[in-house]
Amino acid sequence: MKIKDVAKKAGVHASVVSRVLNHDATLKIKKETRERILATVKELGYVPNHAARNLKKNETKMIGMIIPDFSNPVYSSIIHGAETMAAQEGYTLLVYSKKHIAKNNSYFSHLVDGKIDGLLIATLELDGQDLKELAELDKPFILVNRSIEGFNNYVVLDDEHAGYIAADHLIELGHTNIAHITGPFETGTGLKRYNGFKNRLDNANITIKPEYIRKGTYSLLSGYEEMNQLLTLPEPPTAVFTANILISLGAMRAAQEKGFVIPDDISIIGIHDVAFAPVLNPALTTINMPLYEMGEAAVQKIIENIQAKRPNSEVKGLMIKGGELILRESTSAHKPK
Amino acid sequence: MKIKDVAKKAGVHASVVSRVLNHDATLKIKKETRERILATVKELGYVPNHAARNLKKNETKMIGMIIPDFSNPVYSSIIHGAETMAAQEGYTLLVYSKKHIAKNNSYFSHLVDGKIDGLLIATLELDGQDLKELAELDKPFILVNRSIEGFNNYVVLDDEHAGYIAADHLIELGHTNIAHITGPFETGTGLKRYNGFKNRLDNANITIKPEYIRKGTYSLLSGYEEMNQLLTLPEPPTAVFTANILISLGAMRAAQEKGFVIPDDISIIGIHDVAFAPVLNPALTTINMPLYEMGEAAVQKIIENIQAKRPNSEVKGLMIKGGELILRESTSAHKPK
DNA sequence: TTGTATGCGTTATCAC
DNA sequence: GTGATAACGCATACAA
Repeated sequence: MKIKDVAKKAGVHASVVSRVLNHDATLKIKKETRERILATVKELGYVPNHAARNLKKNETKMIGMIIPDFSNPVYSSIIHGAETMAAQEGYTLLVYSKKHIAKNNSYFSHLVDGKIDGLLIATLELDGQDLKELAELDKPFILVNRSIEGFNNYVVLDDEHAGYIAADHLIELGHTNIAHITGPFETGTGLKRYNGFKNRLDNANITIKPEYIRKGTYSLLSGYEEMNQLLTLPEPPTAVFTANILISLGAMRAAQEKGFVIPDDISIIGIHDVAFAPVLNPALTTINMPLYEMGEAAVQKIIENIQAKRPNSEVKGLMIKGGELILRESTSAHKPK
Repeated sequence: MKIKDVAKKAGVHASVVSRVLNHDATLKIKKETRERILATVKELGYVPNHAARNLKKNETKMIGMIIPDFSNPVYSSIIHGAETMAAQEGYTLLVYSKKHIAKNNSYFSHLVDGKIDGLLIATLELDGQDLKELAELDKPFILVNRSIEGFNNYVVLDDEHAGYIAADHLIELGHTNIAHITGPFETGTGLKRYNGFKNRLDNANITIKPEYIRKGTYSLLSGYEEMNQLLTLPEPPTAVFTANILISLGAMRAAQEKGFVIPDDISIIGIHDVAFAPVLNPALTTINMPLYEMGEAAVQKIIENIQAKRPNSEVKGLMIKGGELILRESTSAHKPK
């Protein structure tokens, strides 16, 4: 089934069919011809061949997206938003995890060989060298949930605000011995959440004990280990802000293994309101972040850049506002002994 | 950067470059010519244009995969296995969720327009009509973790075995009042897990109370609701087999809200050993299933079918053996009152 | 062993 | 308004 078959059946030349399919009503085609062609297309179930169209137009209507790991629930929201927006705009999202890519010769082969029109980078692990290589390709890319010195083509969330309101919640509950298991500071999100946290504590004139700030790695294990460290301190904190959902899970587990009751002995507040947060025991108090919206925005932005042929260096950074407290059971008022 | 540029620089004709890149050493090319060409390719960083190659060869080296939802942790393992195997075989995996597809005209447009060479279907929600439409396309597809009357092109797990050993574990612990929140029976997995469960109970001469069998839908909510039903029975069960991880989470939450202590008051065993199972409170006893291996096998199988041009009707079904008890804290010996 | 010619299916440009 | 034609970049059959 190709365009010639449609043309023959509709009694016109293939190029006419192509025009009807590629241009809107402003193009001068006799109304009845257009209708006959469209009817024939529908009848035969004709769909333009993707490869041929790509070759001719030098665009694929595909957008790539690199994530670290499909099993991280945070990324499912971003992917979902991105996928939905892509579909809405007539694009297809091609998601691959870091692990996959590493097997190929180049991280960016899809971009080089014309498989995709642009790339969303939502992984933390590309180093400066990789990004430099990427920038030299002169193809649109957007950093998602990540910002790096020297690049303004990013979409991020208001992580500083998130850290701020997490700390605010704990302070309002009367806590003063407040700890924070952070994300890695190189990631931007980790540093900004910490800064927001620190700002709120400073505003309340609460001195942050250095031993209460534990640098984590956004992993289950790191949450577990750092929480263990905190709970073996001479004076353990009464509240902990955990910088992402995996840290939260690891931290909860560590506390419970040590016999600490959440929230009676220790309050925990996390970031990212994933689907299972409400069914944890206890249900986790979190800051809900607009991950879905960030996915949508990233796709919207890259499509815009693709279509406007805007060089990456001229793209402006975008911060999606939002983040709100979802109060559940893992935090409660401080009870002085 | 195209093949002609390489050819010119290497002092040969483009067709020679093409041959060097597309055929192995059996093809007669002067050794030094081949080496010079390969060196030039490397030097210039030449990568063949994907669209042009597709158009010519009528294959894309891409495999599509439909999943219901990126947020379901079960699918991350399958995807990961599939993606890894695909990369290893020189293919790219294009994953899209059901939601995305529904926005397009056709469920299978990617298959029709030649974007992908074959399709893995790991979603439950395609009805008979969809599958019939798909079958008529005469393109390779494989049902993953799902079997349907009339189709033998599937890869599944040994779900009956999983149900059997889950029940076995509970029986060995001395339970007799054993309930089961099932998956939907239309899915194959749900029915087979139930059958395995039932077989083991039959073997032990345990009569299954009809009210102990609750039909669920593989969702958090359904686990929650059905568990609530079970716990309000005049004689609640002392052990429950929950048919997937989402049901497990919902069920645990329902039990805890009602003041039941897991496992002292009620034991819970689930299926699928996802990353956070060990950090739940209590840590969930599960049956670990070879999801990753199923993803690998599905890709391997579809590539084989693509390359052998084997019609779907001649493909044989495949069951991946495996499934083992991961003993944690959510199950314990029955304590008679 | 290498070069030449052709066509994959589509769309853009030009002619009518 | 519509038809003819060339070109996108590559791989292959055939010629040399």
